[in-house]
Amino acid sequence: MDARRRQILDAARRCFVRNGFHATSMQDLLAEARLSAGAVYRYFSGKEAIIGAIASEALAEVAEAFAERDGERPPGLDDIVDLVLRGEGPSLAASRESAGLLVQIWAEALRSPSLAARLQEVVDEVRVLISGMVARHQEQGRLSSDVPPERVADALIALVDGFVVRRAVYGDADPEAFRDGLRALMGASHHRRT
Amino acid sequence: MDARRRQILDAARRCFVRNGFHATSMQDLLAEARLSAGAVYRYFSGKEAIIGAIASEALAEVAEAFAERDGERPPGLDDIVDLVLRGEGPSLAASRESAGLLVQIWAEALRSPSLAARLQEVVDEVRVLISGMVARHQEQGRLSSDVPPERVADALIALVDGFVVRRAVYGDADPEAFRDGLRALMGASHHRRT
DNA sequence: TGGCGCGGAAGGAACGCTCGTTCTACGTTG
DNA sequence: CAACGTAGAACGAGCGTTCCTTCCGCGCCA
Repeated sequence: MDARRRQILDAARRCFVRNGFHATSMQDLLAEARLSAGAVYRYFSGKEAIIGAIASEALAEVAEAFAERDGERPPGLDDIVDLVLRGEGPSLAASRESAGLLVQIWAEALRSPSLAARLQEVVDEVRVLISGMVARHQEQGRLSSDVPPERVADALIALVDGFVVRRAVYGDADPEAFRDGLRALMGASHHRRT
Repeated sequence: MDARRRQILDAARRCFVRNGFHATSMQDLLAEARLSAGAVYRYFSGKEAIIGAIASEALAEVAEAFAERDGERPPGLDDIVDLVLRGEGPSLAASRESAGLLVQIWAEALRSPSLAARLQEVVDEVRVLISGMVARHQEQGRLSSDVPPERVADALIALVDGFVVRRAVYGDADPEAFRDGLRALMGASHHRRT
């Protein structure tokens, strides 16, 4: 039953968001899923597998959020950030929960090579997409061309990651205000859009 | 004996950097410190206390790294980032270890109100300092003044945080390359300094 | 001065508990 | 009735912590 798997993963996600990967016990998870140990272990080989599945799903969401914006030509580079952040629905780092999950995944990746690899994969993918956007801006002369687009992409990714941190850790973060600051930073003369 | 306390904290830091807060057991820590349980529990009330002490130290380093740059007038706003990142010695996020520790602190702050409070404190402090730098730039007309300096500061902090994530998680990150990307992003016409 | 005894610091075995996991018996369904 | 998926008790391991013991250095008194 695929629904059972989903039920377990949903419960796991709630637990992990609430308490972190290592601080949630299997029994917390079982209680949240309203399932017994036997039931859960039929679908997952263990805790590690569940963590892996949750992380994989979250990273897939991230990759998807970026991918579905590919090809769009944002009016300004500063819009790239909320282009992604604004993804409709509960996607990516739109919610504080997802942002928190992402932070936990980063921390977990520090000690799990397999997770680190998966993370690297997603980042590389995103980097290519963003670099493409940057390159297109450079062709249009909106951006100096004497810097490889990848470097600019890295700065943009750092911006997004930094925003994720803010969302997750320092409480809510207003994308609108953030973009204002960003826009000023970029020395753009255009003012905030109404 | 203060040296004992240091010995324990140093060992704990090494362990936490290697395995994360929750994945290092007390016995790992005891072995690393070459001390017995009785000895350690004389200086700390428990694991939580040790985590708290380590986190506090790390955050103090961050605050200090920003504070000691206060009053400086960086040539460009893009320099603010590596102004901090470059702190001489093994400070702040200069090392990958410190960056990793910071990521773990973020993750931990998601479930520890006291740590979150301490974090908030440090961030607020930093925000004030950066806002001051930004305001000075605005006064000089190097930056449009129609955005509150705090918002620009938030963007800069996100940048730094994003760089920390990159350092810690995605492997090494070259501050030089990062600043190039940033400079291009900011639409500045000045090219990389030799 | 020499021996004794005291106090604080460290050692490490042991504790109770909770962890992740396994296993067997039961209920349900086709 | 056979087959499957679930429940939940049970298990060993390992956790964080406690506590009793040992060790060591210094001062006190005969």
